[in-house]
Amino acid sequence: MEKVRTRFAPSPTGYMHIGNLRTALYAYLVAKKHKDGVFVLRIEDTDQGRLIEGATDIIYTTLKECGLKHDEGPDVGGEYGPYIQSERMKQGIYKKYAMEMVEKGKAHICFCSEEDIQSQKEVAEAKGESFIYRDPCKKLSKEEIQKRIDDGEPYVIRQTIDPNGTTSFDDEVYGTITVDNSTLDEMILLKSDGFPTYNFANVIDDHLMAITDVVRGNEYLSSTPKYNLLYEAMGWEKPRYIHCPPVMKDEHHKLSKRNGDASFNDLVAKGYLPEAILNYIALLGWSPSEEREIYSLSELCEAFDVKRINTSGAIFDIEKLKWMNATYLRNMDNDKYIELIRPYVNKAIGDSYDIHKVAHILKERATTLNEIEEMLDFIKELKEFDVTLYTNKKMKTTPEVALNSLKEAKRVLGELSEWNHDSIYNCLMALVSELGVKNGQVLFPVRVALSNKAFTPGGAIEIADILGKEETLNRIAKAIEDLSE
RNA sequence: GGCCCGUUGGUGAAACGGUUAACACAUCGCCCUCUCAAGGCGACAUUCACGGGUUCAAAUCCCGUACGGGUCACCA
Repeated sequence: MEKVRTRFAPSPTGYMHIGNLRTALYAYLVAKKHKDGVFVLRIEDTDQGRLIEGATDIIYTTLKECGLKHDEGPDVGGEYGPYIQSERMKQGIYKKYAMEMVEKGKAHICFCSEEDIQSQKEVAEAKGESFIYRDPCKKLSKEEIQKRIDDGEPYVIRQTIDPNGTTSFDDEVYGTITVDNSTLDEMILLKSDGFPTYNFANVIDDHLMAITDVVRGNEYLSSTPKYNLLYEAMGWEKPRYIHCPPVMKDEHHKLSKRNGDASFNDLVAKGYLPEAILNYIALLGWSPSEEREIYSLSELCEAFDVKRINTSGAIFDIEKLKWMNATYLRNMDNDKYIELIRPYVNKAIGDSYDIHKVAHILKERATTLNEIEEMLDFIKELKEFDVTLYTNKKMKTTPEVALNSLKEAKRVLGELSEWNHDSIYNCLMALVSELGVKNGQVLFPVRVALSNKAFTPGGAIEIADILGKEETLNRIAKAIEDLSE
């Protein structure tokens, strides 16, 4: 069987958004499902006006962070280079093929101005008619064309389509799609600045780079017949098409970088793990055949199947991503987890506390890395006293009960010589049975006294252990004082 | 407007003519429990946009309607 080659072909115009990244992921998976599959990165910078400085670097770093390693690309080379379209243009690749198309009668030189066509279109639309541009330049004689070119008149090269007949193609996801050639408009292949359009460059490069499977968003579904006409004109073999449904922000809108929604970088900045993000978006528009949701990238390669890609758009649900991120965090190897949270912990409380103990109370609870700072804030500095916190119906505690428990706790803890989780536990549980009350009657007030928060990661014993004996006793004393007033 | 595509619970979705319409997130209960989480258990679509048809049998096949999205750029 032929070697599968896919490509991710972004245009460097800004951040990488989630829909884009998912397309990259699917392209990667299609290739890497096969042991010798090749994933290519090609930069489509044919729109010189929209280029954004540094955008290419964002593409490199995003792919790298996600583990979507490309086998060929501008930065890693490969035998089908160059991999940047502006560089390919300098080699005259597109012009050459465009002229070949003209010679074959499948394209023609066009001198029409953009404004002219636009105004004709507006007139047609005002009349409620559908607009298919009928290019008068098709009738120009060779001599006249040559003369106008020699005169320096700007021109484009436009695809020539015979309006008779139909064109159809098989999409791996959407099935067979057939359209009437009369509905196809003759797209520009080469712009007046000499750059190819996406439409043209894409076809040329996919062929030249021996791409076997074209993975892209379904917004290209309706132009694919035109691309196939190009392949046919050149006598090239067509690739398999894998069009993906869109990733939506809500029922009506695609996810977009505008409005600041969900770009990969944003999510990482908000404390989401690249692995979790990737795993989650794999499930937006695709579902595995088994009942499972957590997949590493290599497991995805194995499980992925183009036939199970959906045809309808999927709404991006941050709640589910949160859940997935939390489960990645929880399932993480302890040492790795500690290294991951260390900067966040240090930022919140410095590095003077035992990070293993802190990690322990955090691991089951934090859903994103960014929550850590707020979760730990009480450790560094005791929050403001609030008497209402001591009243808890379920624990059957009141400020009075709490005051008594805290006095007793202060006494027994003060006598503790060894200060660790077990000793604190034994000490307080002994007090509980001595007083003949439920655990919560003692432990709940102590936890509140140590934090002045309604909710904390970890319980009284764990917090006391982290804070150390002196600080624990000081906080309890402070609480007794506050409660006494 | 023409053409193309889509439509299963709040969300992601399974099902490939015959199931009580999976599963996961969210939500809501209960249990566990020193709070919150985590974990355990349970509830949550008499129904698959709607209307016809085919069939002994339809969420699944066909046709139509509605609604939604895409496309019709010298943007990709």
